[in-house]
Amino acid sequence: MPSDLAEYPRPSVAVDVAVLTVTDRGLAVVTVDSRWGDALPGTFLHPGETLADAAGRALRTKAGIEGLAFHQLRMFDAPDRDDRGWVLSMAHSTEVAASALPPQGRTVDVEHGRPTVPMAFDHADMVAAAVADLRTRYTDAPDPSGLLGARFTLLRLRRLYEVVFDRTLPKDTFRRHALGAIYGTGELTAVDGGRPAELYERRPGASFPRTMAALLGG
Amino acid sequence: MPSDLAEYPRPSVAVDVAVLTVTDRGLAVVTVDSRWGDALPGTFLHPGETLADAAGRALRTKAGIEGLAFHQLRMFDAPDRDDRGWVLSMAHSTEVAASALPPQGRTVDVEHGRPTVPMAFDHADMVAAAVADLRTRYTDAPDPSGLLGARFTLLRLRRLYEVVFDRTLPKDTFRRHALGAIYGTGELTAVDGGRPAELYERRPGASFPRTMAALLGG
DNA sequence: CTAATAGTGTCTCTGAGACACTATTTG
DNA sequence: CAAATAGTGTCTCAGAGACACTATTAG
Repeated sequence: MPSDLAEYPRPSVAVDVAVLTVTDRGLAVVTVDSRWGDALPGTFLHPGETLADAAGRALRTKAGIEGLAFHQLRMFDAPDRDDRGWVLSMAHSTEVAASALPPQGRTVDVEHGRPTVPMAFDHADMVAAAVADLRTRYTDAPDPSGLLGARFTLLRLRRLYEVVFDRTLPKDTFRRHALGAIYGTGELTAVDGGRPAELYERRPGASFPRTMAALLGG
Repeated sequence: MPSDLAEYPRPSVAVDVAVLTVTDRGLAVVTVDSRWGDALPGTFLHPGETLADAAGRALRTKAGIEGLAFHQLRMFDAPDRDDRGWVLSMAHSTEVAASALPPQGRTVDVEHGRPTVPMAFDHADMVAAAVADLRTRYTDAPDPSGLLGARFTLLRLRRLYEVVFDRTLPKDTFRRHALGAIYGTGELTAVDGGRPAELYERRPGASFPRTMAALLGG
């Protein structure tokens, strides 16, 4: 615990937010254009502001995204990470359905946990941390961030998990594991070449059985 | 991503470290005396220093602890958390065997995930975060931080897990789950009123089977 | 009818957890 | 011997995963 408010030079403190989404090509991350190339939306911390406030402001003003919940990943603090000076940056992440993003926004594909193009500063490492964090949270509960929106078929849920965990999953076993944490609405999808599928919703507060981790992980 | 090195007033950035240990009474956390009562060892970030460097320096100078590995928990950033001004603090945590601590050091007991006495600033919340993090990491591998030292009996390992997860564990099932991640040395303990127990060591890089999570969690 | 996709009945076999037994020490 | 603790053989039963079947649509 610091014993005196020291008079040392202080670092600038910034925030950056990795917003992951799923396109027809797989995982992707929202980026903005910058002098350093593709970058995560970010900003400097304003006086009296919390990191969460700053991150929300960055999403709103840089990426046109409003009302998303996100969380801290970790602080990126290499002294030379920003050539403009001493800048610490707290990386945040979240996920959102592609349909909820502003239509003209730019995204960069993510493969094997990393962005497919070079990114500004250490933002590629932030994306990698966001994907690792995504996997951890998606192991515990069905699409907790709502990448699929409120209602989805079991096929869409399974395809999402196959993209996130980069492996194929058996349809019947996956289904039986998932059914404890979601419930059928009785409503059916419009068909496309086969029996219509039921639409499911997340059971509030529900989580997967512990055994789902084994299915997903190995 | 910040587009200009802004000329806003900057916060002070501090680090605090929760060092958890196990005493005969259970979980405890290393504290130092301060103007605000019991506090975690902490310090302000020096120019050009990384957070990890600062945290190591705090442990060394405030608590007399050297050479410990630790990791970030999260940034505590409430604007009014420190009455001296705008101070962000990155909480870190680690665990260490009580025998490896300086003998005259002070510790505070932890019960149900919280310190049993009031602490400075939001340090009690940091301790709670450290305990939650401890549980997550101890679910994956046998005593990864070496709270028990290099060699231990299965009884000591099980007692540790009973303290950390606050529940009793069946000796035979726990044993069979653990044996994949540790190996017997052939050496035996000195006895105290019964058959001597074998001493075990961690298998490097080993982790518990996924099913250990079910045993520990519920 | 066939093709395509959704959903389920059922079998097998692993292995978790429980119980009770054996093993090795002290006194 | 009894008491105490360490370690294990074994039984049962849940349930994971696999397979193949049925169900419901389009054409």
